Amino acid sequence: MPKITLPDGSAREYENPVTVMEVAESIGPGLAKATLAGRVDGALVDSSTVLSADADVAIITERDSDGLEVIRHSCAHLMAQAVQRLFPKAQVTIGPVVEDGFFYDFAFSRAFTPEDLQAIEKVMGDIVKENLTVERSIMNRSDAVTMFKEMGEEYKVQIIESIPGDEDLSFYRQGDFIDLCRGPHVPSTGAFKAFKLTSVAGAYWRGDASNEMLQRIHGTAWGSKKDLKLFLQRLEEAEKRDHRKLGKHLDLFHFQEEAPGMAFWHPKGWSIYQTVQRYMRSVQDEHNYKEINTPQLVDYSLWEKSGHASKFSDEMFSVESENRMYAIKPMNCPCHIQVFNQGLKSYRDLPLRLAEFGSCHRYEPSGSMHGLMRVRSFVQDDGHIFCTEEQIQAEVADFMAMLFAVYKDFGFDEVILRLSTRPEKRVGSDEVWDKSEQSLKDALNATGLPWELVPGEGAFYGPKIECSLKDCMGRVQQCGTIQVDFSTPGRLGAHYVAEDSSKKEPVMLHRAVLGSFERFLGILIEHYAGAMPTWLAPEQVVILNITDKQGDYCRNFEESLKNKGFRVSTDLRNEKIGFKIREHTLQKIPYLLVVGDKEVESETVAVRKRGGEDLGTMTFDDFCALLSQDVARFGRSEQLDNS
RNA sequence: GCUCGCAUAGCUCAGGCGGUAGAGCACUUCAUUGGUAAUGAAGAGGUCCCCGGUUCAACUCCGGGUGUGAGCACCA
Repeated sequence: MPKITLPDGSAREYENPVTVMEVAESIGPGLAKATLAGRVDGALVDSSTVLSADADVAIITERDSDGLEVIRHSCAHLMAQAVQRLFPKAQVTIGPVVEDGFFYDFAFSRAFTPEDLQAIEKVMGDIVKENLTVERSIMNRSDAVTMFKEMGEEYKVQIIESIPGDEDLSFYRQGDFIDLCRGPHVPSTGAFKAFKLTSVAGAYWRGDASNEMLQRIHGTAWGSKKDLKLFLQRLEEAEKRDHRKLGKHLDLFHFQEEAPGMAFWHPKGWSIYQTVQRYMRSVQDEHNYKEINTPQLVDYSLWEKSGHASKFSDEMFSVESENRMYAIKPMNCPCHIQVFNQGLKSYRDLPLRLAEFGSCHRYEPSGSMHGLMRVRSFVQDDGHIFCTEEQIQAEVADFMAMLFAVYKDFGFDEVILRLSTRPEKRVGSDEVWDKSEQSLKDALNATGLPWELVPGEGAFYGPKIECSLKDCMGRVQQCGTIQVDFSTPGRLGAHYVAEDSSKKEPVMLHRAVLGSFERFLGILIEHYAGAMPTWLAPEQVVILNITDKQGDYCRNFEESLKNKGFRVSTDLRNEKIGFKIREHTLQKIPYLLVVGDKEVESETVAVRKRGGEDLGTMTFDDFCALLSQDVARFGRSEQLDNS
């Protein structure tokens, strides 16, 4: 006589053990039809699960995020079944759920083509129509291994052999297809309403580059056709915002074959870059950083001492000159320690905050480069804080406060914090790592914000906090970081005289707010879809004349705005006003000023905002006030309009 | 670095079972002096990514390279 308690608190009693599906049926046929799975006492289960004791039960449908996961996971099975119907020799491997969809990796003699994807999608549709029941079963390991061996599924055998423990395994069968899986799954293949295969590409077996490459097919699945459509529109929107496309269209930068992974910045792109840099300089000044500059080429021995050469020599550019080997600096920290080492430092000098817009070069693997997001030549907003152990937490706190304020000014309100701890390959004793990790945990807790622990992802010299922001498409972008380093200063001979006149090694905090200017600009371009807020816009105002008669007036107006420090230009071409408006709108200029005889007469300009909003006519002073106000609010979202 | 795809005018892209190419926009010139997202006409513009091979003939087919895209791997 199980008593089933539903999420709304109501309870139902049943004479005999019931399945989750039967509970749904007893509530209503509509719900039963929509049932994908159930949640019993907190655990996600199949709708066929039998309930013989009292339980808290929730019926999972496509409206639950769990329901969507079930759909996607089951859709991966659906796809695998379709692939094996079309290509019986393809072996299945793994097929997990990922953000917005799923994938499944297959071992096959050739790569799948886009035509194959279409065919697979069609067969998937057939299987949905067949509405095959999805059945769970349990099998012991040796039977499972025997079965997969008979089926020629060598990868599944490997997977089973690598699962620890010796308990029985669960399997899901739909028609002639069976897969090892924890589940839960949809009740039948008729449950799918909206799915699409999106791409195919290679992927290493078990994510290991020394293994063979499998064929990974990505797909997406949703609870309704409408959701699928919205998702596809989101993909389209992201494509429109692609910084590589906008960089060309807005004439911001380019790449060319002779310098792979190194941007050529054009006047407009460089203007944005410089505005961001000036801004960061002023913020760092406020936080008492001292800006420095260090050499591009440094003798290889320094990188050997710092420990970078042994780990990254393959990714460093090097230059031989006068029988000496130099590395083009891949990072700035060893150079900053050289600056610290000049002159005897006292504990009174700490914390010493050194900052550099440091140009770095790294030989990134060819396949990893991606527009401005991953380049071989970049400039970090780098900084190193030399301090005592006791000062770490306050320094980290100050850094976090600075970072939050900066991100807000750029229009990013949500920051995601993660703590990466000791990796396998590392320098320094466990005691030092314990200390470093604890100080970062303390600093994170002090922010009052949630944070996530990522074991094993720290740098080889110390743990790090990674700060990611969420852009307007909801994409998470890792930018800022602060890393504790108890090792490198000692390796490079840094020390200071402590209060008791003993010689001590300083702790070094590596930190960056933006990460690299290149990447951050890429993120900004995509976040704003190229329509930069006025303070960042390379051209803030363009003045347009109606006829040649207003040319001088426009030029004078331009000159006066330039004298106030604004970035202004005129477009006095012999073109119709509509044509000029269109062109500059496509170039995403924040303000267009139209000048005809009326405006000359009244000594005003007609102000049109980027979004098409007509602000009417204004005098020079009024327009200056408006523009100053707009520039002063940066990109802060609470005041950002949608123009 | 790996798998697969792509590389044609400044840009976005067509095209040809092997006989050296085209559109729109942009550009130049001329006409037009117009009020808030495209005025009209004419003109100019290409080593069809690079190096080999096959062929009477290669932008096209084959091989290699470079760059690039998606994904994987890597990321101090």
